[in-house]
Amino acid sequence: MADKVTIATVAAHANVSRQTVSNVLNTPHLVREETRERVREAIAVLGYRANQAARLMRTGRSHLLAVRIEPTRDGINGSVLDRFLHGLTEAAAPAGYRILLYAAADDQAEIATYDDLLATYELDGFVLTSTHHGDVRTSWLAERGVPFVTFGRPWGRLGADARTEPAALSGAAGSHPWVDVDNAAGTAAATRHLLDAGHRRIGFIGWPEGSGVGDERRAGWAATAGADLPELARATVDGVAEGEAAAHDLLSISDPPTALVCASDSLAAGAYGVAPPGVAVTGFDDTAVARVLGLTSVAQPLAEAAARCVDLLAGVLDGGAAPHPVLLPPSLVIRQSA
Amino acid sequence: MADKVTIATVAAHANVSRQTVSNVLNTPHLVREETRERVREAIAVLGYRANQAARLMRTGRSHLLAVRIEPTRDGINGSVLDRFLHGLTEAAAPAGYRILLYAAADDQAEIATYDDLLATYELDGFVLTSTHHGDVRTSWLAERGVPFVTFGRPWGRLGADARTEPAALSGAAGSHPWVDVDNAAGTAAATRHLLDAGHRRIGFIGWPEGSGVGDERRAGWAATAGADLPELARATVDGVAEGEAAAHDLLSISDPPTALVCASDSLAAGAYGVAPPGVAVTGFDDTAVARVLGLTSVAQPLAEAAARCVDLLAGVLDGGAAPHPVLLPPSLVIRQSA
DNA sequence: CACCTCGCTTTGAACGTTCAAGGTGATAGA
DNA sequence: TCTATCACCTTGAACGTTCAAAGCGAGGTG
Repeated sequence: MADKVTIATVAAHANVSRQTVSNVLNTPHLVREETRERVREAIAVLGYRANQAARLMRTGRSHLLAVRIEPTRDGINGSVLDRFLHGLTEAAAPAGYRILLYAAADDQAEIATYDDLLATYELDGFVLTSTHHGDVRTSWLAERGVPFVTFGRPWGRLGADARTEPAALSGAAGSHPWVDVDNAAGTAAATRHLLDAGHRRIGFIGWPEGSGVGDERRAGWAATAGADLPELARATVDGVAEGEAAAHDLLSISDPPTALVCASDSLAAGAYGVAPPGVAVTGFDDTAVARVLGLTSVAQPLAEAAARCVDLLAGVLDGGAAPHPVLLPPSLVIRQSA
Repeated sequence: MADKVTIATVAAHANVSRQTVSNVLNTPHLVREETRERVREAIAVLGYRANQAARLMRTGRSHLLAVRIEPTRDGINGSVLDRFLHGLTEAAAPAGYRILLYAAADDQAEIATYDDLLATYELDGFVLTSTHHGDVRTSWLAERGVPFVTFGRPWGRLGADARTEPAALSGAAGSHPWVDVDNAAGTAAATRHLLDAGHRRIGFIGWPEGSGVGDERRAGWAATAGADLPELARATVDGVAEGEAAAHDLLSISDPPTALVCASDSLAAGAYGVAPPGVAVTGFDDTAVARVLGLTSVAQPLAEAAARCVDLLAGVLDGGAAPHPVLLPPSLVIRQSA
């Protein structure tokens, strides 16, 4: 533990040159079997570990990935990010990467942070969350050829045909690697579950049009509930009180729905509070709130999503081939509420 | 954006040597006013930013702090870590530090990770959470003279007299810098609030003895509730169902309590579910669950705590003086449940 | 005048790694 | 025998920064 163990220490111990040690680590096939073993043993004995800073200086690769940590919004859906971060960290380690956090108040501040992180720490890549329509961050990164993955598909263009675009690294406008959870499939599964339970008029409480994610969740319900009946859907800002109000409204129309599919656990929590017995309610994200209230909710495979983000980014960094986007299916967690 | 801007670029542009540019950045008083300005201008014009990797190689300071991200346990109290992490990241940036995440299954794995992070990334320091009795992590770090702060006081020794110890950096066994929230004050405030509301028999639902935090929360209740009546306290593993059971038990004794102070929102959520109207319940941590259920809960000043952690660590790293520990008061968020 | 001090600046080296190029000895082909 | 090829290994240089030391005028002191 006394002195630092560098590549030179190992070289001396194994009676080879620095470069040979380096080769054992990076291009083992160049080194004779016997020598390789001798060096490996010296590494083990001395407890040598390659210094990233020095390696970075030569190679330009920091093995650092950055993710933004957002302020907990309403606290209910906040734990989603928490779990995603944990998944990222766990998936990154075996791939040889570490996760660096940064905070930013808005997209512009985030771009300034990119600039700073790239210049001072020479980050290898970014994982972006909360993508939205007209996201300036992705184009900034793409223009500069900075590798990145988004958790959430690119909303600037429609559909999931991103794989038809040639290169994500080339800086060309267009697509980039992404991982997303199939939101529509989630609400569709919830709706189907309600249909199976005998419900025939199923309402939907979601967010105002324009948020890609919200629109998807609505579409999944609409496609499954039979017909997209505008009178059975309500759009509101996210929140418990808002969910209450919307549910109250929906349940007081003539021929009211007997079940409510909600775009978030916050909305569902509010709706469930005012729904009379027998009216089923489902939420989205399978948060702690859903667990405590006994809300049936759509669960996103966050650990899996995080792992795929790391895979994609590692692929771009190592291989260079533009990887295919990944769309993951959510699952329905059934509890008392539906 | 084309070529890299290094200290040499700036030096050439300002007609000085590399070292002078370095001095402007690190020891400005050594440089003549006029020269200083000229260099500063060149830096601004060129958009120069010091490369951390190169700086690290010379100075041994990475300006990186590491924090462990834990798997969301029951999901209810998980958001506490989330908010703490966000606070850390925000506080670290202006101080010139960045936050690196790591995951570890247990304390032993965590120590292995320290070893790795220190060797490969030369981390400046660690922020530890979830400290507990007989924590092997702190002694490992202290022995090696690695700077660290804990969020949560050292439970190995009693009391808050850590400041009497000479040095936290010296590697001597003993105390280290820490930040904590005054758990006892939190449950005391909740209990006092209940007393003010007219309750006279106030029960407590907490965790088994031995977890420092849990014992503290119990002590705050015990000291305020009048007398420490064992018959009014229950200890159980954390969880909603466990809270239900404990509340059920407490409320069925003769002369049952009319109010329940709980050591967590999970326990409180369970208790609140089975408590008849009129029986008040308070939780701890002010999580999303408390917000949704309308639970009165003790809120920890997490952003503040995180900021103080950064302060202490930065103090140790820059100054070297062993900083005083910090004990922060929590606040009571009053809602319908009490 | 010789010498020292002070304020400011420059020069060479070093941190630990990998790249690019070169060296060496053995084997093979002409 | 000379040269080419090959497998393996070593040698300088470089990445961008800061440390340690030294240079260099101007001013002061004996």
